[in-house]
Amino acid sequence: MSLATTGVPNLDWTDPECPVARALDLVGDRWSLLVIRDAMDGARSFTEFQRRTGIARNILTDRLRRLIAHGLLAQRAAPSGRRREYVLTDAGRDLFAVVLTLRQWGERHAFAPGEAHSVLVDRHGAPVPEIAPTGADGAPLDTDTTHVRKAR
Amino acid sequence: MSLATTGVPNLDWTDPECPVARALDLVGDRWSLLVIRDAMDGARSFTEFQRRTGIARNILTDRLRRLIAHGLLAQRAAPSGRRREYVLTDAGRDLFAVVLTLRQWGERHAFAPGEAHSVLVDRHGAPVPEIAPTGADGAPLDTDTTHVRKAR
DNA sequence: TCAAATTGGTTGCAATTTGCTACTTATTGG
DNA sequence: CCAATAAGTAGCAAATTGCAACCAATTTGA
Repeated sequence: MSLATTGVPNLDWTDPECPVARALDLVGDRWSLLVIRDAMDGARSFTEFQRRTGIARNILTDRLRRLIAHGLLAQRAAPSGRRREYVLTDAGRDLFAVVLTLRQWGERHAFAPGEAHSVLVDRHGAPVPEIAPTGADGAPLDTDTTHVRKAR
Repeated sequence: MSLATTGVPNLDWTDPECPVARALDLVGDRWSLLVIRDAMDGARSFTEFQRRTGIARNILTDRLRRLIAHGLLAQRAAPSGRRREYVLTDAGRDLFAVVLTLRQWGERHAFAPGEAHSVLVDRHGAPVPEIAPTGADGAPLDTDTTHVRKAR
């Protein structure tokens, strides 16, 4: 894998002109988004990621390197002490909306009614409101009211 | 794989109480979300999914069955003729926000500046605005201003 | 201080998943 | 009726993942 001069990875895209496909080429495997989730939730060390995700250690090694190579994670010196730690880059932090919509979809469709699950809350402890895609005019958008316009 | 009486699949969750992890257990593989993307964009037949995604045929067979088993796709008789077609269920259509945020992240971070890509537009041809997670008070939310509250 | 535990890996091998290339069995369409 | 298309299946090779053991540096605690 190599980086183009633009910072955008230069790999064999599954579907080069589709942003969804490109995003999935970067984080659409079994583990990457869980690593990102845990980084968002404060994980910083190899051991901590391993403990939280349960991922195999050699695969975690690979994923952390991939995420660094793709610019979603970075390694920097830990504030206290000499060891290095993994931190999200701006691009990594920007996956917040993706992880949030996945979470909200999971809450709606992957739990039995009344079944307990963790909740994302803001600084005041209030649950984060559900995201509802809307158009410029404020009307709710969905599959039926939108379509893809091909790149030119 | 079996379905619980609630309609929620009953599998070995990677992390049972995390909605993000559960969502990824359902659609977090290499291909499922691309199949969903194409279904949202009008694909209905096996051949059409195969052509658009480029996925191996045996894997596509498996993914379509998984998505049906998990309640994201359904098969129904095609309006014209005898053949059956694949259509999104409500749960499948509800992945709209997930696919949209993935798309928007991809547009921001997986393309070189100025590089061409497809765009999602509404009925009037206007590009869909970017999603920005906000709290109940309207303040923008991100990784730094939210945290996960464990299930009780 | 010095041994034990922890961190951050690596290595080798087995099991699982994926992809490729046929082959098959309905339907259509002309 | 014949050929093309749709929707898979089957078999096997290649790639990915997981497991368990091993290893070198820190860090910690008695």
